[in-house]
Amino acid sequence: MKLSAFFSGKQNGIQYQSNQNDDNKDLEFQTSSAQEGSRDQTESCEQQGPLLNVEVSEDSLSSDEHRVPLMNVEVAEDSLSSDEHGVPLMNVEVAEDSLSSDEHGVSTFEERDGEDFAVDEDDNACKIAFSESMDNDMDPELHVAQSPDATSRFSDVCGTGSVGSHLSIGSLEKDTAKSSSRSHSTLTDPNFVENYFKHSRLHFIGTWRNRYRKRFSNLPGAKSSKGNNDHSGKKKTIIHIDMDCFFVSVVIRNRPELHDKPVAVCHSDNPKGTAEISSANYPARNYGIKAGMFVRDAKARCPHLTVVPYNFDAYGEVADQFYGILHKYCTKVQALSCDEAFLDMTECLHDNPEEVTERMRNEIFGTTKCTASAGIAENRLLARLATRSAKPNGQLFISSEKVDDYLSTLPIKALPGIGYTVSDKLKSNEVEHCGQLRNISKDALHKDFGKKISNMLWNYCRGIDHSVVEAVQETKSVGAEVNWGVRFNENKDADNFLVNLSKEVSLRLQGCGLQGRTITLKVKTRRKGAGEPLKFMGCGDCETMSRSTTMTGATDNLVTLQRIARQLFAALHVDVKEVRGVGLKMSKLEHADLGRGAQQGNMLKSWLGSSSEKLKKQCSERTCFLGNSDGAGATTSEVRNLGSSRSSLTGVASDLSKVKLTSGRSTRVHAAELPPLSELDLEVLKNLPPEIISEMNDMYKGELHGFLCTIKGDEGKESNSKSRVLPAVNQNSVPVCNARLHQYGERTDSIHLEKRNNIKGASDQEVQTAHASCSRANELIDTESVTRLDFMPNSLSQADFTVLQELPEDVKADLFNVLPLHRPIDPTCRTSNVTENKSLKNGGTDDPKNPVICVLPGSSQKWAEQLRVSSSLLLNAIAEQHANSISSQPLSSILEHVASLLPLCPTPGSEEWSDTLSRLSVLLTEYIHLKVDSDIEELYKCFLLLKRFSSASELFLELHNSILPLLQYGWPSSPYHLWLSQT
DNA sequence: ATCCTCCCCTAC
DNA sequence: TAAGGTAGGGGAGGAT
Repeated sequence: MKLSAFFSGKQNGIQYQSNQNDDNKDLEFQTSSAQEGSRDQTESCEQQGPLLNVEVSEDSLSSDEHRVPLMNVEVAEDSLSSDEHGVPLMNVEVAEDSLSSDEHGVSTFEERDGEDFAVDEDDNACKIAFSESMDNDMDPELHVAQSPDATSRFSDVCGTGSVGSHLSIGSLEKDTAKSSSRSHSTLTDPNFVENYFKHSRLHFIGTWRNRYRKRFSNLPGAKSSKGNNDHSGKKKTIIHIDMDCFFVSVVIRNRPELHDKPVAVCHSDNPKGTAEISSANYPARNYGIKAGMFVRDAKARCPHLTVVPYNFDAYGEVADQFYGILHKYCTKVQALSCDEAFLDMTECLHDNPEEVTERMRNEIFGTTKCTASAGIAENRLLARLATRSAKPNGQLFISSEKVDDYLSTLPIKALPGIGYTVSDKLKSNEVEHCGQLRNISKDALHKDFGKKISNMLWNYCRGIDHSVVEAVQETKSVGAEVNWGVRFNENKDADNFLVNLSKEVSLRLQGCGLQGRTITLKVKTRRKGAGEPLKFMGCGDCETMSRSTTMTGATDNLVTLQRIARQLFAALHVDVKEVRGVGLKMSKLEHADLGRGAQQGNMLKSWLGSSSEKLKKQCSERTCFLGNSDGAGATTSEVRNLGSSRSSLTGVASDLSKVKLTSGRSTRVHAAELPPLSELDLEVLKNLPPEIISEMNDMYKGELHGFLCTIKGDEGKESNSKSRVLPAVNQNSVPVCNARLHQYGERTDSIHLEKRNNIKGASDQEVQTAHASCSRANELIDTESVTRLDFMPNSLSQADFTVLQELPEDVKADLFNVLPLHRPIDPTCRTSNVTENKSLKNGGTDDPKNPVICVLPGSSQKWAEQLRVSSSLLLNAIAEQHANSISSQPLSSILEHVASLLPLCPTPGSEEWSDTLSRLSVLLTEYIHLKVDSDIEELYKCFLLLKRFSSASELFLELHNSILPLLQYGWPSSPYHLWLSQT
């Protein structure tokens, strides 16, 4: 992701164009020398700095599409030096073969797709210029995360471990061929989804706008105009410009000998001919060949049709050149697709619009070697219609006076927005031309087509269009859909497919920085009675159905998407064997920085920002913050909602969660809306999780922290024994207990939620027992069929310390009791038994790094002796035990045996009591100092034992309470702090 | 009246 | 064999 940001940033640089070939050359050179060792590229490699190396190799990892460009450079070079046909250098052998076959004028297309484009010996007319498909100046940025798709490719390439294979061109090609041969359906290719999108023309078309959006959104004029209608009344000049048969023109742009021959673009030239023609040039169209036609039908009409494969890289490159030119002439450019745009010239026109258009078209042809047609008129509708009439390679200006004439004979179907359904419906009423449509009243149209469509019909047939040229439009939905090659035998096939589709959608969302609240699953099933589709692996005649769910909070989370996709699929109750297509779409989108905040520490802001008017009102009335008797309740409810907003289907009950979150979602909280610090409910404040406190602290410009410290100080005076501390203000704290919890996706939040509520309860000394807490967690976990043990961390090193810190002491103690405590946290901080022995024996006094307070100086033996001779029975017994035990035991081991000695504890208030207490206190203090830098876990063991004993002995309760503050914030390197920094 | 879901239609 | 996607918009009908 960072790399993609880097590349997309660089792309705007002027340098880029001139450097790219060099970069590619380097890449290619490196590849060749690494693999073949036959070409001396030392010089080139030396020139390449280390940074460039990394960049280049990462670049090549980033996308499968790079496999093709990798070879392009060499192709280009060869083309320059040898013949005009260029040779695809898949590997050395192929290159040689190609060279020889090229001499015979035989196509090289088949080299890539094998028999697909094999040339019939008797049909030389069908030769294909494979080199053309490869021949372009590679634009790395086009492939590197310019689109969400590229991002997805990136992650997948990394994930599937094909990272290193870019070194081998030969093996890459084999890979491609292999994957190509088995990627016909979801049943045979585990990576079907990814492979599919890589090859889909419609996917390319469909995602192009996104790519453009990212690339040109920063240009002047990119800001969208307000409102969709133009009320200014000023007469505009709109140009619609459209490249001619783009997919064909680009592929054959360096093949002038093909320009006057029928050519079509298609995936396969296989004799079976059920591949679909995507685009045909004008000579081909003269034979009646159209987009969407099967190759065999096209061949039937035109046996000498040349079929060329797609070259998506080239399309991207030419589209960039195209838009680069458009932006030179006009700042208001609305991209309709890779080859078609509207220009609002009203503001930037200084010359005759027709002359400007002519210049523009000439420049486009000069640069791209592809022709473009254009229409000029006073609105978008007429400009678009004009282009249609001007094609190919022409332009037409429709002046206001000519509009009526032009429209009267225009077929209805030609109007944009009128498809087969509407035009057929009109046709059945004997309305075929715009002139006839004008005779139909608005009311009659309204009855048949509804309000909006009838209005559009009524306006369009009169040449009226008030819509404006909008440079960048807001994305309203993000989705992925596959309706080809989808075949399932078992439920798990469908499940696997849903997982991959979810992955795709999640990555696309992330690529756009968006999150969605509504998830819609669309499923196509074979219509009853429909046989196998004519089209190979097509979906055929299908029924389509969809189910959607709307969550309270937006997400781009993969786990969530998968879970909901599965639920929606199950809700459709389809026979998986009948499924022919699946689509997953996210809508009700929000910008991720708003929603993601909830995950990354902006929960409060995110939640407040997503408030409805009602919630906002509540906040402004300060019920969120103020301490009336309902205040705490309201806060609990809001915290609950906070959790539920990300827990989607867990269905946490809450009044607020039912509030419709439709308007004003992006409203931010301003300082002016914040209540003064003095009005905050301390009880509520104290019980908020650290991440919320941290965020509030930001909102209060850091004043909250100080405020809390003051309060904490005051409370400390009131009661030293109060074990709970105020939440640490920690910007980076993440509210997750352990990594495993992540697996349960949004349930994690629910667990948090419960946890927070527990804290709240505990603060009132109405302590919920550890058992209660665990059983609550258990309830939630059980719903996912996970045992309690599964969700326990193995050691405290896996726990989020900020969470740990907030747990009530008894819950904490219980947690510690079930942890496998003897496991080291970290090899670097864990001391060996040897170290411990040494420390215990000499009391650590000889360690210069541990300037300990030695009330009881000397070796551990001396220390034990002091206990032995004390007047405390308990201490005597402890000393006795120590003497009997193996001398290498750490203090925690010694303390463990104290459990059986508890009856020896002195009576509170007695002299023996205070003596015992002070000696133990000093001992522990010293021990803490000794161990704090080397073995925190040992200290914790001791602390837990104290805690455990404190329930049975007042002595140990007192001891525990006096030691705890030392542990918590006694000095900067206290166990808490250290632990925090380590975890 | 307004919103939501589940479609369908359309352009590229 | 072949890669029938994507996204916006709107209507019907039901819920509120």
